[in-house]
Amino acid sequence: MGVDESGQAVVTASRRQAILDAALACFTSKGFTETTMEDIRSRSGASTGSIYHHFANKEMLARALYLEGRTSLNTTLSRCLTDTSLREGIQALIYAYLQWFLEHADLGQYLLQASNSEYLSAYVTVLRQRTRTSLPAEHLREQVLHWLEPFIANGSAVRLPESLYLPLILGPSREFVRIWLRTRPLEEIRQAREPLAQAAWRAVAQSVGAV
Amino acid sequence: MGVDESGQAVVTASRRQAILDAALACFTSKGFTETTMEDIRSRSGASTGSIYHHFANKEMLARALYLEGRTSLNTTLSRCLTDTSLREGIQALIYAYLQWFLEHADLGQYLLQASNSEYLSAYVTVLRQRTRTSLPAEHLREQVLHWLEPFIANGSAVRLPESLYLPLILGPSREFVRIWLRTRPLEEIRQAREPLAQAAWRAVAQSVGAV
Amino acid sequence: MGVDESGQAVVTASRRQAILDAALACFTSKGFTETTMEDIRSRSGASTGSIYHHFANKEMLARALYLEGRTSLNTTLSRCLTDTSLREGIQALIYAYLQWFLEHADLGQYLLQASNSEYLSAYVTVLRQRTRTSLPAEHLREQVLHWLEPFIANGSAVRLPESLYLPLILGPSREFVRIWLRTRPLEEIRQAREPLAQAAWRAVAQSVGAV
Amino acid sequence: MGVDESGQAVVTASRRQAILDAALACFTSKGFTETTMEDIRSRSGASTGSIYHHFANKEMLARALYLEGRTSLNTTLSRCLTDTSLREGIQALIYAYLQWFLEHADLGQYLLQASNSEYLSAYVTVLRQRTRTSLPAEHLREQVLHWLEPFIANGSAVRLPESLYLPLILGPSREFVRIWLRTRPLEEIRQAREPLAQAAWRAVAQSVGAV
DNA sequence: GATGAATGAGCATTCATTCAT
DNA sequence: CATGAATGAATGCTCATTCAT
Repeated sequence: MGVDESGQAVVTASRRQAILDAALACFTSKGFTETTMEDIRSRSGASTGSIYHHFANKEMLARALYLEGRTSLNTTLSRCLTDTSLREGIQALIYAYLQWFLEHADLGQYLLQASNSEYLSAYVTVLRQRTRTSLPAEHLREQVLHWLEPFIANGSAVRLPESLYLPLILGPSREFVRIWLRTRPLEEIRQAREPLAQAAWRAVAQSVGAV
Repeated sequence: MGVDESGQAVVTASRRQAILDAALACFTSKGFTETTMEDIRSRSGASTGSIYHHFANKEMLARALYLEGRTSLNTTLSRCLTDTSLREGIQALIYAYLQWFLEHADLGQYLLQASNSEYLSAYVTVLRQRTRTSLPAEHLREQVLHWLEPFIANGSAVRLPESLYLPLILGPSREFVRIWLRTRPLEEIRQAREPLAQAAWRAVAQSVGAV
Repeated sequence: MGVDESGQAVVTASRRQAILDAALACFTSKGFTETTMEDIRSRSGASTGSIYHHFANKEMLARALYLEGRTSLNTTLSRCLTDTSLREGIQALIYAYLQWFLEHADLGQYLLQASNSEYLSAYVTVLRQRTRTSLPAEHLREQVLHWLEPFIANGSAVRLPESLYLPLILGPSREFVRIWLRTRPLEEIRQAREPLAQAAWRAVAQSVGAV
Repeated sequence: MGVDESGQAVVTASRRQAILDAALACFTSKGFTETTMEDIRSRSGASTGSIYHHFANKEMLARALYLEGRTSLNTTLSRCLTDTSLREGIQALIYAYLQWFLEHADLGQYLLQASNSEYLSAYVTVLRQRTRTSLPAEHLREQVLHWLEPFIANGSAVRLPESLYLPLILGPSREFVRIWLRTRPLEEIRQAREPLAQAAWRAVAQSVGAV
């Protein structure tokens, strides 16, 4: 069982990935605490001992998935914060955000759940201090603020308390995604792009004239 | 223990309420699954049997709290959707939203957690079908859409897919509140009111002129 | 509730009886241990406190029913052991036995269950020593043996180890009743009378001639 | 603990068997409901988790024992229903019945208790439908009736309602065993064989001559 | 790497019983 | 006599984790 002609290493690799996949499916559908190792075991086809061979414990499984997700999403978003206009940058950000959730729906759903949970926060805090560069996931806020600075300085973006920028820009998209993930109707996310991008831009853009 | 000079009614009422209060505190700080009945028991001062005398089981406790919270928040918000201008209505909505979370921080935090959880969704679905009027909590979406209709019709609000209005209007505030609840700095919420209200209005208002 | 024009005494009597009836129904359908006081409470319509006002505890309820049943059945059977022939006496005994179960099916089912259970044995032992006359229920064996003595002496009944008479005479009927009680088809018990009576007689009668 | 010189298989087998043995001892002495998993745990030497590793829950333990007992007893009895005379066949049956209880007193006592209980009836019904051949335990009635047929046809056995044969033949033995199991005096069961066998034969034999 | 039996602390829940009103 | 809130010990069962093979 699990033996492949290309050798044992492949088997091992797929076994580890099968466990991660099973864990993601379980965490997404039932939540971290409600998922039992037995759930993961039966879904992945691995044995109890095998799971613990690859991951120290249940929380480490959750962390591996969380890290994978945050890094993926954040890397995607970071690439948008380039040297363009405010409007184009924000539009790119929103489009990328929605697109990422479209392509990583399960992982995305897990992230939204996990970000509210306590069970990862200690870990995240530790990671923050340990390695500023190796965890880009946690610095979206700083990156966005840094990218916005010139626009605020030159008056094309409004100056607000720092804690407001991310909610104003990504809040509606996040809220939309949260609802969308429940049923995931394909068309809807395409229709939402433009309005969400425009609203995000308006939310931080310096209004000019008669608005 | 639990005896009051005003007599039995108070004792009874306070016992049940003490359990609810303890449950809220526990759920908020540890989450539903992580909270044990023993946590609630010791915090409330009630006996195990007494808790089960008042609530069928742990989930019913969570439901009672959820219902209380949703009803309270929604009733508050519903009152804002009156016969005013679009701008004033949305501003009132955002102000009321933030104010409610300021005044019901624990309950609010619980609601935000619970709305992501699976463990209440079946219940909420049941309630939706059973009683459309007695559970205003679930109809905020419809109420807002209904209130917006005339403004969309007369061109002062933009026409968008229905699933976008609530994320656009309340998404930033919700996101802001989610972060704010972690530390709850008093001043911050006051500074956020105006920008959040303005962004909400801009997100749905028909842009006029040069914006 | 429970108030009657003829006064409180009647209410009291019926309340007590309602509890007994409910307990019998519950014990019969679920067994003693599986029956909860809550089962009895809801079925009887009494309050928790009221049940404990009439009966010291759950076991006392079971005892009251057991005593009632054993006394009733045994009194009925005792009346058959009169000054007749062996054959007529045994026939009367079997007929009475079957008739009693026909008329007291629930109580009978409870008795058959209870006689196997440990939870009444200590009580029964105590009663045996305390009051030989007031508990005729427990002396069927002795009564039958005493009634048989003359027949054994005069050779019309076989001499056997004492422990065999009751199984031989009532065993088949008891076994039949045990099965019959599950479905209680009315006709069947009538067809069974004569064969069971005859078998009981043959089992203890001195065989004469070529059998 | 549980380690044996012959290695793992024995350990595994004995662990499961130790649990079954402990459960039998507990069920026999205290009854199913009164027996706690802790009783079984401490008596078997297994851990809580180990018991649940081998048996899904308490009821499954009871079922396993019940099935084991019924199958053993019934297999034993089935072998007696061979091609002999009515008298010899019935005598063999009774002797085998008593002998089986002599050799499996605890299991036998458990069976007599369990056959009255509700908690196994649903299971037995299911088994009846699922597998007619693999559960000989449940077909004693049919097997005996089938074996009797020729004797009824040729007039050496009486024709009676089908529900009467088993009570008439085995009822006295069952009743005797029920009482005997309480104290289990060795001699008594030997003295009872012949009278019980004779009574069983008489109960169904066509009386000839002057009886 | 893989397997699965074994572990045992911990948990939600039950239920007979008490008692103040 | 009646009521029902309150009590808390006891119980069946779960589940993350360990470890011998």
